[in-house]
Amino acid sequence: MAGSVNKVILVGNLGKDPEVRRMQNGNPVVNLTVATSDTWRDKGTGERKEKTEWHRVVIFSEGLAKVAEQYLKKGAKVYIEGALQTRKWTDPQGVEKYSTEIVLQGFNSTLTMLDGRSGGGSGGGGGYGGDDMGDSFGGGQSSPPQRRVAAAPAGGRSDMDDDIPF
Amino acid sequence: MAGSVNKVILVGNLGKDPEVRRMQNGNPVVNLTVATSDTWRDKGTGERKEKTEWHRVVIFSEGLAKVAEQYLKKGAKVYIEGALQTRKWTDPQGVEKYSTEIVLQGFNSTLTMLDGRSGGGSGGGGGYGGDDMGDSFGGGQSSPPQRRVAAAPAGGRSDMDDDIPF
Amino acid sequence: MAGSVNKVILVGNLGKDPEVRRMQNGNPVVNLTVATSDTWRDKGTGERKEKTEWHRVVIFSEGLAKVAEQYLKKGAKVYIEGALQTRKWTDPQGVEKYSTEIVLQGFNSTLTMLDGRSGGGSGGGGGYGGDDMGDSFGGGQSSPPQRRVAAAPAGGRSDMDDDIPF
Amino acid sequence: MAGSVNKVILVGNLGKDPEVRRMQNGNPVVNLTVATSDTWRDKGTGERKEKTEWHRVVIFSEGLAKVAEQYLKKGAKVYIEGALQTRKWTDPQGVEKYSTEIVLQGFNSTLTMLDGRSGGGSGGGGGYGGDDMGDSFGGGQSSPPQRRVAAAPAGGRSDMDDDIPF
DNA sequence: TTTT
DNA sequence: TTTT
Repeated sequence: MAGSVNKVILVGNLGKDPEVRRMQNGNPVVNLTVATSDTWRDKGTGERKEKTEWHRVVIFSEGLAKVAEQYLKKGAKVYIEGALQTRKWTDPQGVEKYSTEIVLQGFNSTLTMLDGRSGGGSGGGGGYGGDDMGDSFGGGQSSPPQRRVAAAPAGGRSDMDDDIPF
Repeated sequence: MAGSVNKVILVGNLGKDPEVRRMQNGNPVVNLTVATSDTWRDKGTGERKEKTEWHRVVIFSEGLAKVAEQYLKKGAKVYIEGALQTRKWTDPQGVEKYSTEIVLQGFNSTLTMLDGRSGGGSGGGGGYGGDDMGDSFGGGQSSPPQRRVAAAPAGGRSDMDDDIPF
Repeated sequence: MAGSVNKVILVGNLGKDPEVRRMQNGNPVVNLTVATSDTWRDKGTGERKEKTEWHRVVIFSEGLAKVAEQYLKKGAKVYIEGALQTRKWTDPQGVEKYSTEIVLQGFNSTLTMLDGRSGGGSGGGGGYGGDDMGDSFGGGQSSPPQRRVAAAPAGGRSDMDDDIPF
Repeated sequence: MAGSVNKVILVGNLGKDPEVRRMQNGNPVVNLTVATSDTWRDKGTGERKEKTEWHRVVIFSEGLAKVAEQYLKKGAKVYIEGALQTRKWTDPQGVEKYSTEIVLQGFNSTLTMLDGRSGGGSGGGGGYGGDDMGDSFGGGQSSPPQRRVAAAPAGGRSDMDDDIPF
């Protein structure tokens, strides 16, 4: 449509380490699970409330995917700019499902580290070393509309925590 | 979570007239279906491509809901600022479903008309008359975290067009 | 700085036709003057108030500059995404001045037409014809940090109206 | 103007402690100086480049101003959402000056702490103690268009460093 | 003046 | 200078 904008801006923390898949050419496609949360005080009782929202992020931009794979860990705080995309897929039982993701692909996507931590608890290895970390990386170099590598649900995990709605 | 941001910015057109439900107190809750689209030229064939994305928007902010109910029509171009929210619900067959919506609720939501058209084809009535139209309305007056009126999928329509994924 | 974001989003109308300068290589650099405005009702008197804000926009992204030069006219409504930049310059009297502009340059800039009008009153010619109009154009193709063509104030106009603060 | 948007989003660090002024009623108005920076690698020499941009932020929203006054310190990393505003003022020599600021006022403003540090070096006291820190605070409670407390340049400092363009 |  |  002429003159439209589809933009998502998130500042949140990774709920787990990045999940990396490979395209045929070896380039990474990275899935992130990002938590944001609202806190407020209940008007009636005055008690503090908090509601966490989980976001599924898919990084196709080659440069951003490499950065995510190398430097992000569970717990990392990130600034993300991408676009909403809803995909339809069919589960093993033949039921049609929809999944809405924030896609980082092409020129108007951003991924920025907002802390220097290596994350918490993701086990072996980890940490980053370059003097480049913490910078902002734009997805400018990848050609704008590049299509998905697979129609299958990005992930297909069975180990999901009950609180994460995807 | 400390220091998080959850923001969606859309500029798009309504795919249909607003859907209005009433809360117990008579206040409107409005659902919008908004289309955005990307166009690009295929690198191989050079042909023009277009992909439309449909967004489900739910307006709880009292002021914005009233504006939407009164002035928006199918085809209207809008600027929207809200937050992502994924809800879980169970369909009549007992299957769990997830629906991701852009929620306008509380202080950081915006709805702005970007054209003066009354929309296209929505039949009877329509049009708006106030001298207030075309302005920007913030949701500032409604109290921030107000919970949903119903757990059921906002809508429950059976007349859905195949191209709209919710 | 590690992990910073500098982003401006405007939806407004051009106060005049785009101003085009040429770089040594012939590429256009375009200056736009964009108006946004707030309206509100005075709490005391109840009368309607309006305050217009004028923004100076400078387009270095080659693709966006060409689009602006070709298609934008006085009165056109645009969506703009860029970054804030404050420049220091010295006026003919030797007085140091500062000018803050919204710069469109590199991967995270956007310029989108929000109406199909050719603008009002800019005289000869005008209008656009391609079937490409009204689309969104990203600045992805131009290399991110490209420096200014001149240190002089972008414009150097002497015919300024008193209400425009630059 | 019908249907306009004027929004600035910054993630950056405070260059100094917040500057607090009082309105007649004792409410604080807070000025922040925020740095953002771009880094890139020079295409020719391959060396790393960095350019810092300084932003002047003025907080009128009562709730946000109180938070800023209490919790923010030099060095703190913040997420800020506000609007651009250019003010005209006359310096002691009678020269007209313009100053562009990011104004946080009314419903569509946000200030969020992105780290838990108390900042660096601002001397006495400091630190914050509540369990509320690090949350996001919206400016929703303050009435949208509230005018400036003074026409004088917000600050009026004479100890300005040459690199800060305001 | 910040930050890495 | 725009726009409603």
